[in-house]
Amino acid sequence: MTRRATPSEVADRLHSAAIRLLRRVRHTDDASGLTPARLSVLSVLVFASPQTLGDLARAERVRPPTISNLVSGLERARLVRRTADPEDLRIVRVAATSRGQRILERARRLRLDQLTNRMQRLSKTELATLDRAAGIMERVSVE
Amino acid sequence: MTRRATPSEVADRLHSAAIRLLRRVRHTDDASGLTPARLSVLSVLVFASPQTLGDLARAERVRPPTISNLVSGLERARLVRRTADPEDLRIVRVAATSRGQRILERARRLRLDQLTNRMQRLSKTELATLDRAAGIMERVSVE
DNA sequence: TCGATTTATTTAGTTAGGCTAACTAAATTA
DNA sequence: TAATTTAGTTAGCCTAACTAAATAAATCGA
Repeated sequence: MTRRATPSEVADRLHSAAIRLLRRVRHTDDASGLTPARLSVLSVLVFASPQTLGDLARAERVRPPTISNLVSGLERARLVRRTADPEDLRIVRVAATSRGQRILERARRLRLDQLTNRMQRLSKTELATLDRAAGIMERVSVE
Repeated sequence: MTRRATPSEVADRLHSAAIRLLRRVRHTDDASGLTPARLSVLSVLVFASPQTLGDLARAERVRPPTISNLVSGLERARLVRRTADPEDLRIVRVAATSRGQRILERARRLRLDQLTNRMQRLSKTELATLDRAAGIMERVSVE
């Protein structure tokens, strides 16, 4: 029987492992033609559209002018669309266009395909372990 | 008995989980006073010093002037030191100073402490699952 | 030994992404 | 209705991080 790992040790190993895993797949994002900041905004919008600019700014932890700029860039590329809120004309809502959804989905696919390929070789037990671990990691990140 | 997850499904869940986990701890890096690019170079050097500038550039996937600049910034902050190679005077070797090691170690600690705290609440079984998962993730990332 | 190659640096420029300040327009409050 | 607050934009600026091209210094090889 091997020694039980402490929370601290597990934190360390999992931290490194997560970094290397993401580093491994990240480079495929280049193919999207989008910068990391824009890709991040787009993914928020594909996940939950529409959002007000203020909400977006808070989600991305930047100031209003910064989000205004990022959204303008995405809008020029026809990946998102601004629409006025009819209730409150100060408010601007932003939504991903179908083109934006497609672009993001493709970027996502490239990342996941890489990962999936590498996982084909795992045993059923290992796969099950990773699946359970993913759930635990989500909980740890939220709580 | 629940349905077995496919590699593709697991890849998806694990990918999201890894992103959220790292997002959760990343912000502590601000306390280091270093930019992400410099922190990344420093961590390579703390992990494996000394390195030539060329090796560093390849490791970080940037051009020679970029690495030269990043190293100069770290050197001004006394976190790394350049030394000439006595065998080949064209070559510059870079090593983390003890101060650099300390700064990086502190940044690392801040990240890991956050994670460790959150993991205290996990059961022994969950902890063991994460520990095994970390190992599998490393293999998946390297192979 | 001398020209080619290697390694790093300097120079000059670009781009992304962030900021503040100052603004407009709309909504709310007194 | 006048003043204030809220939401977003525009303009101008800054820094970090990158690039290519030119240069400098050292080594290698015919």
